[in-house]
Amino acid sequence: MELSTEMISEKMENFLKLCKKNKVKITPQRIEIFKALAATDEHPGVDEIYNRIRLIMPNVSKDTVYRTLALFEEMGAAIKVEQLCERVRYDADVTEHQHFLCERCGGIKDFHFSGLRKLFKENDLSEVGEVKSMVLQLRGTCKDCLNNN
Amino acid sequence: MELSTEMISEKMENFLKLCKKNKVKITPQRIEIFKALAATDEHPGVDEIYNRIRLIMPNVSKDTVYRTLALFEEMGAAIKVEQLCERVRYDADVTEHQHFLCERCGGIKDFHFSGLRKLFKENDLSEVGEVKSMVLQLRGTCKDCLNNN
DNA sequence: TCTTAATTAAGAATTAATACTATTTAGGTT
DNA sequence: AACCTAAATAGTATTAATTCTTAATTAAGA
Repeated sequence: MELSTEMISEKMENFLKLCKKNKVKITPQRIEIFKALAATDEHPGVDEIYNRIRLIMPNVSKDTVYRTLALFEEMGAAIKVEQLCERVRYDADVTEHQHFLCERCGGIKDFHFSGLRKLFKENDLSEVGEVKSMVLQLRGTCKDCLNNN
Repeated sequence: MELSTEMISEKMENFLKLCKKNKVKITPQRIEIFKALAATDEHPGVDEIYNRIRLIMPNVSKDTVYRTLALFEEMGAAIKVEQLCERVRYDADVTEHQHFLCERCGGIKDFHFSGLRKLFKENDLSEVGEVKSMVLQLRGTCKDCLNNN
C-alpha cells in the first residue's frame, strides 16, 4: 500500500528538519531514498530501495543506499527491522524458552518469560493474519559483563 | 558453562533415537557435531562448532557442519536461534510497534501488542542482566495470503 | 560380504554487506 | 555569485557467510 501524498510531504518536512538538527547534508540521493522509504509500508530492503531509486537516478550506487539507510537509522528517521542475530546460531535445548543477547560480549543467555501465552490470547491478531509462532528476544548487558566491569 | 557428562550422554541417547526415527544415518560427523552442540549452552555458531570438530576430525568440511546443523533442526534435535529477518529491511515508522512476518509472501505487517510493558515488570530478569530493549515478532500467514488462497 | 542410496570433503560459486579511492558537491563563507 | 572545504558519492574491490557441485566414501539394510 502506497501512502498518501500529504502524508509523505509531512514526513519529508520532518525529515529535512531532522537533517538540519543533525547537521547532515541534504543531498538529492538522501531525499529520493527517504521518499521511497516513506512512501511505502512494505518495509523494503536495500535492493527494493535501490531498484526504485535507479529509475530516477540511474547512477546511485548500492553503497550509497546502504550508507544512507544506516544514517537514517542513526538520525532517527527510520528503523531497521530487527535482525535478532547476525549469524546463524544453534541451541540443543529444544524446550520453550527465550533468548537474551548481550550487546557487550555477544553471548546469548536463556530465560523464561511467563505470561506470554496469556497476553497472546488477550490481543486480537486476526486482522494481521494467522499467527504460527512468536519470538521474544531481549537485548542488553548480561550479568557476567556487568560483574566483570 | 560445559554441561555434565551424564547430561550429555542422556542427550546423545535421545539424539540417536531421533536419528533412527527419522531414518537418518548415524555418521561419526553427526555424532561429534551433536556432542559439541549438546556440551555447551553458549548457542554456538557454525564456526565455533567447526573449529571444535576440527580438533577431533581435521577433515570435516564447513559445508558438513552447515548441513548437519540444519538437519538437526529439521529432526527436532536442535533449534536455530531466531534470526527474525534474513536481510536488512527498513521502516520509516519510528513509533513503537511490532512486526509480523508472513511466511508465505515474505511481507511484513505492523501491529500493536498491548500489555507487553506490564508483563515486563512482572518478570524478574535481574538474574539475566540489564535489559535495554525487547523485540517481539510474530510469524505466520498474513491476511492477504489467507484471502488469496 | 555386497549393494546402493545417502553422506562427505574439497573447492567453486553466490550473495549480502562493507571498504576503498578518486571525484563531486552541499552549504557555509566570503 | 563565486569560493572553499569537509562531507558525500559512484564505481569498483573486498570480505565473509552460506550454498552448490562433483567425485569419492560410507552406513546400514539385504
